[in-house]
Amino acid sequence: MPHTSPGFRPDPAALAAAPLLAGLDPPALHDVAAAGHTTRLAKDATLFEQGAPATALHLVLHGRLKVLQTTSEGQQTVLRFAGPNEPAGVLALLGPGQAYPATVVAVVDSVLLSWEGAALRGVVERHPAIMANAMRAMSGRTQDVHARLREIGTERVERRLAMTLLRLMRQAGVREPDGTVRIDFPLARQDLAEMVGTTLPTASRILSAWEAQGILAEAGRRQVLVRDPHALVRIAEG
Amino acid sequence: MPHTSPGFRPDPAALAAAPLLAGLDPPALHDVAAAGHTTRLAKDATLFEQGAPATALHLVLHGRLKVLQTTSEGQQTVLRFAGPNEPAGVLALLGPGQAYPATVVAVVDSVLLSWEGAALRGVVERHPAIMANAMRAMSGRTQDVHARLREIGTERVERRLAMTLLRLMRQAGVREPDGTVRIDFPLARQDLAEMVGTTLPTASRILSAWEAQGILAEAGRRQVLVRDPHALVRIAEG
DNA sequence: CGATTAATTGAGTTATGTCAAAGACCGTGG
DNA sequence: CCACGGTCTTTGACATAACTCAATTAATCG
Repeated sequence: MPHTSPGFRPDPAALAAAPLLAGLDPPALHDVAAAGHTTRLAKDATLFEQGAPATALHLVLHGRLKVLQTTSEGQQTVLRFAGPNEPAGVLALLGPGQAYPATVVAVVDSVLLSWEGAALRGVVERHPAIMANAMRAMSGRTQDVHARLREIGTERVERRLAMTLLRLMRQAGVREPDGTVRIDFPLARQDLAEMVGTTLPTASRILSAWEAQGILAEAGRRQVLVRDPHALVRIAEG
Repeated sequence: MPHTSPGFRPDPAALAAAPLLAGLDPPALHDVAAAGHTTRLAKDATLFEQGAPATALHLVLHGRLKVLQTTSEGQQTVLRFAGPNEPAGVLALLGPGQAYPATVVAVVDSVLLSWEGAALRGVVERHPAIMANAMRAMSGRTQDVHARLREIGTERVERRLAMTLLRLMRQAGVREPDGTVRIDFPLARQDLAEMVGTTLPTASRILSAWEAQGILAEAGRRQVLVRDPHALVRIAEG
């Protein structure tokens, strides 16, 4: 249940950090910010559902979104997580008639900047760089997925899990006072298993072993704390 | 070793069938055709290598290209095949400084229409619809890869192989006089194995079993002949 | 503190990978 | 035209990573 707050105005200057809006000058950013509206999304709330018409483009300001696909039999795959300054729903840029290929839910309370309908079309028209930026984002994502496709087909679970953790650290790692690195959003074993293309028990076993070896630290549920990143690199590289 | 033949002029009208050039009127197609040059690529010749700077955009006129990724240890993954009216190297649209994320080789003698450098930039500038079309192509590809990622993580080899064959039939299937459907380019067991994320022996075993059951017909090497597509559908759907 | 959801762990099974050798096909050159 | 050599493909035997099913323990929230 997304909730729109017309009162909230994001800081246009902060938007400059978003790759989607790269190359826009301050007045342009101001225009873009004014054309959008803020969406507040509570933890576990769904932004849009796979198969629904792609009407809105979103930019994460705060929080974290989970992008996933579901099969007809209910099996899920986590495609990626999107954090601050990352877009969701770029497909909407291609105009109406497109269907969202994935479901997006918030894993923590999140705030987004959203554009839809005429406002969206106006923004892209006035600032065509956005289209190229979106394409760049998509291209990067495609490459990422290609890499994962290769991994999943050629590497075993342990290695893939190490690579996935390293990627998540780069994307959302924060240094704790004691030197460990925390992945700063709730990440269940099940999520990790789905990202890696394995089952929960297998993922859990490997992570337990790593805790025993001191590579990971005990954290609560849905939490991951990496104590020895270098060990993960060694595992990832075989 | 691509070979350019400035003498050859493709038929602008035929280009209308390419999704990359959708929405362009005849004069525009003429302009686009004139700006490009024809590239002839012999079987097994490489169009461009993974990691090389993305300088050219290509459109397949005749033939078939194989798009693949190679790991540092030499393991390969076949990402897709591109046939007539499909583009290769769309990344070049994003301007110089990009590196091709995959290697592209011809699996049969092929003819491409290619744009590079200033000509490429001019064409996109004069016909901005191409950029949106390229994005659409990329979006479709991303969805395809996402679907494969889900399959490879959740389905077993037999099912994945059936789905892959069905996809290839849709993409490059031709009806033979005897009613079977031939995938109309050389496709080694090894290629199939790489597309499916398995090993050659496993793929070979499954295909042999299908031949024994009459689902496939004996074809020469690097050839696939489907006798009973419906059986594949049944396997794919479990 | 009880109820609920997440995580761990065990035991048994099997799909799939690995290693290896033999067989079939095809283009090439004598 | 046939024989040769290099690919590609098939097939076997074996090892094992990973899945499945299932029960237990641990965390978190109301």
